Amino acid sequence: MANIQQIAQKAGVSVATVSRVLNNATSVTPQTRHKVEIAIKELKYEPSMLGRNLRNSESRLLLVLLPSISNPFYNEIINGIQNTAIAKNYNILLCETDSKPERENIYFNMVKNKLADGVISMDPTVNMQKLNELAENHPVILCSEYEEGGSIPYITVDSELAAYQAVKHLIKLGNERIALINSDEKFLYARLRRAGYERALKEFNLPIRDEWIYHTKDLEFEHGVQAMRMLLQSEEKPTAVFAVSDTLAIGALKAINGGGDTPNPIAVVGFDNISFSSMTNPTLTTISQPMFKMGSLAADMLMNSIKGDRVESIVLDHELIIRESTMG
Amino acid sequence: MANIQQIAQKAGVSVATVSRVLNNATSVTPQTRHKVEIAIKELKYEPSMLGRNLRNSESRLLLVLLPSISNPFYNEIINGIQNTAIAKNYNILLCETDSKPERENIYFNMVKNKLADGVISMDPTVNMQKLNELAENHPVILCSEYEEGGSIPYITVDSELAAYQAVKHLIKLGNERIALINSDEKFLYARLRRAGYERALKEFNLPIRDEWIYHTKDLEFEHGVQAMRMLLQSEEKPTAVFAVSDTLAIGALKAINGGGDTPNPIAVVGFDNISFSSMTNPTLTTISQPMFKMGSLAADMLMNSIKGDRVESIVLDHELIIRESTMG
DNA sequence: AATCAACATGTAATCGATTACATTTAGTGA
DNA sequence: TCACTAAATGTAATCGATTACATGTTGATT
Repeated sequence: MANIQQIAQKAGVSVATVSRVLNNATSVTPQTRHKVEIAIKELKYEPSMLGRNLRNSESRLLLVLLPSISNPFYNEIINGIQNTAIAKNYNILLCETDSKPERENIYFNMVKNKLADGVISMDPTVNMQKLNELAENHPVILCSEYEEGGSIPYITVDSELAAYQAVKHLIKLGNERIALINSDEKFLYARLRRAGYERALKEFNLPIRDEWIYHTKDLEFEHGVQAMRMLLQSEEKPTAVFAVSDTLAIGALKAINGGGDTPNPIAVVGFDNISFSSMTNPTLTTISQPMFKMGSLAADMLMNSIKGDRVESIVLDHELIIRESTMG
Repeated sequence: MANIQQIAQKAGVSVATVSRVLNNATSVTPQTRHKVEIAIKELKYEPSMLGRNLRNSESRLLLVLLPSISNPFYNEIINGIQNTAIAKNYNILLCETDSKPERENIYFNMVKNKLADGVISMDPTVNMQKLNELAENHPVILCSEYEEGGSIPYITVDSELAAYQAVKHLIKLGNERIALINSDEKFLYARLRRAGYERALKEFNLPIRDEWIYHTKDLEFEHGVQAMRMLLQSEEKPTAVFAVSDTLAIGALKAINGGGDTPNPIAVVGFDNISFSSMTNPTLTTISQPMFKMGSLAADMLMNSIKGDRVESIVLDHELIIRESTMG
């Protein structure tokens, strides 16, 4: 692979001139430019990002940290990030941590080592202490999951309010025994959604029973199935369920359908409005987050932060999407 | 951020010695090593990958190209790749091309520019000419989708045979009017799966009718729904459907259920065995590919190729998973 | 023709590491 | 104590770009 020296030699100019042509910066004669361009074509030259980045201390690469791409929730967010980043000549790299700290470290190092200019973390399992350390010297944005009272800018929705509205919807439909399928409450969103759930129940003087609150290990379908099976075995069966993720809700639907006999069907509300949620039978009532917009704004925030601007956190609006799973 | 010079100065040694400590290479006195390590800790030094990579011409980063992470099919493959890569001290970067050539270019350049050591492409929409060009000078492996008679090593399953078996399964169940929901036949896998479909039909003297072959734009659920709606409008309705992807098959199931009246249910077979396929109602009969293994082997092939070894293409075994969607 | 501005181009330092080769130091035996 | 060897450390070139500064060239003005 040719380097800038060889181009300079071939074109009979200095490396500085070649660099000028590449960055179409200051004055270069059309003739000289032409000579250089010819040389570049003939030698199929491609400038080395390593040399360039080393000198410039920038890579125009953004890291996007996520625990696992298997949750479709991230799809649209990523699209939003990518669209906005590309428009400003940045590129993104998706980094799946699989919730493993070692992997996290590797990606953090990429930033410290100038291989990437900043990070958008969507990983609720991220080691917050390390991320905060990183954020002291490098641009970091939190997307969706965030740290209450922390110093890293974030973009998210109001999980407590959304959960409250979801549960209120179930109450308005006449349900009095409402279960919660939650994930691990070490995650902020899980605590907030539980708080919203409890607020709605309290407001209507409905019982909050531990028996009706199930915590799953992660957000895979199977855990939704398991959770629902457990709930169906409680002494007083719940008549409705709020799950903190569509994936869990879909698992719950499966368990309900699979039960065979459905004397009085159980209403289900999910969270995220993943594309699959309109493919289930029944289709799933859920909370929709403006995912594309969230990603897009997160990218803007990060690029502004890289520029050196101060950025403010943002809370976006959500929406309750009513579908068949709460229509009896 | 400190650099190697500052460490050397602080520790009272030369940069060479610091480098030796970092790479725990040739002889360094325990005392000297200690001094350097102290300095590294005090200044919170992290070596720059840029400097290192520029000099070494390696990044220990692997690129994984995929059209979109929204197809869950890729999940397990990526896990396989990642597991194997990490074991050998390589890291992976997921690159979503969204089937857009501009993005592809960016990622190809990362390889040309030594920002990554090689590529695993799972993108059927990739520009093969460009990829072949890249492969002349850089390690490239194709995973799942490949080029017949091409020179780039690949790992895949026998799509033609799998499709043949899927359709044969439908025939054995007594179906005589079998539709195909295919994606664009510019993709090799689409052509192969169609060939398998036709081989099975011919073998049993069943009609191949254009009316029963639908081509979708992409693999989103919605297109499966659309396809099935069209098929249900044909003069002679098919009694069974083979879809070349689970996502399409799930869409088809949705269209069938959504039709309300199901006089004689339509059997459906998908392809890929994504995790959703056991969550649908009915659960989906499908072809299972050994995805984790495929990813793992692909990573091995790529790392061997980087080492300079010749690598051979691999065809893995698949399996027909029979579930409710073909059980009447 | 001399002067000078404006523009084009070249020279060489620089980014942060690695490493071949040179040099110093320590240790051994006579 | 001296010579010699092996181990430890240092010096400086190198990877491939960018860019401040120096130099050269051109043409206009007087």
